[in-house]
Amino acid sequence: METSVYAKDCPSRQILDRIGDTWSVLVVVMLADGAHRYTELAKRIEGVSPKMLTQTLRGLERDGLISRTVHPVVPPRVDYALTSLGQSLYGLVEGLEKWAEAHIDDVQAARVAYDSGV
Amino acid sequence: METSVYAKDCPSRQILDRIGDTWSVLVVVMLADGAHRYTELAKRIEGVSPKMLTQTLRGLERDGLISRTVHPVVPPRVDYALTSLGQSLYGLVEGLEKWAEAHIDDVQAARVAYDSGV
DNA sequence: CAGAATCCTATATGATACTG
DNA sequence: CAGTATCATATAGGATTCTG
Repeated sequence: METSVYAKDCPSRQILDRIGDTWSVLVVVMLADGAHRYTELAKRIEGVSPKMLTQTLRGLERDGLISRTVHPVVPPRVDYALTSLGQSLYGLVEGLEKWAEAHIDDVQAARVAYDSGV
Repeated sequence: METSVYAKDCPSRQILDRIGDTWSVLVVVMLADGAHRYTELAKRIEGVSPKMLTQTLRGLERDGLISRTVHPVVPPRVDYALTSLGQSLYGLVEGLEKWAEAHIDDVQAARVAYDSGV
């Protein structure tokens, strides 16, 4: 075990796992511009099932990345928003997007070359 | 589809998927300090099966992130190394590690609070 | 040594229907 | 509206064996 990243429970791995989770990142991006309700998220994040959305929101909430505010009204209204920690994570996601946009052409070209060569 | 990140095939998603992949990141980290042979990787990356290691290496190679050099000797010798694109990606991984180390305490505290509150 | 082939299981995810 | 419960499945991943 030379560097910490090899342990399953190291900090990097835990963050990596969350970043690698499709729905988590999408939710964070969605909430970057302000709070949203459950149904708004469900509608705007295409293809997500209620089950996965709830599971994702719970995970993000547990990690302190988003807040969940229940308004005691009928019908129910629940707002989700990024915490300051979540906003900090969003900064990381933005970095990822920048890298992706800057290098996706290289990756795509490499794939074409690889696929034609094999 | 408001932002590109919602598409399955957008640049960010593709990079995210690779970053989120356990073994890919570990291989990149392993190769950050220089080239390594297949068996070295297999030994030092704990718990990886030949199947997953090969699959991971092929994926990284296809994306132009690592190079694969076969030495025509007996017994076979194959070296893997980061390409310049791969080194660039490693920069991103380092950024992730820094964020993780800086904020893991907050995340952990949030988890404890959440678990005790529920 | 480097990896391919095979078999098998666990987990993640999806679809759907229901409820306070 | 904001979920929960249930069922079904796909597929990622692991263990193992074999070979150029």
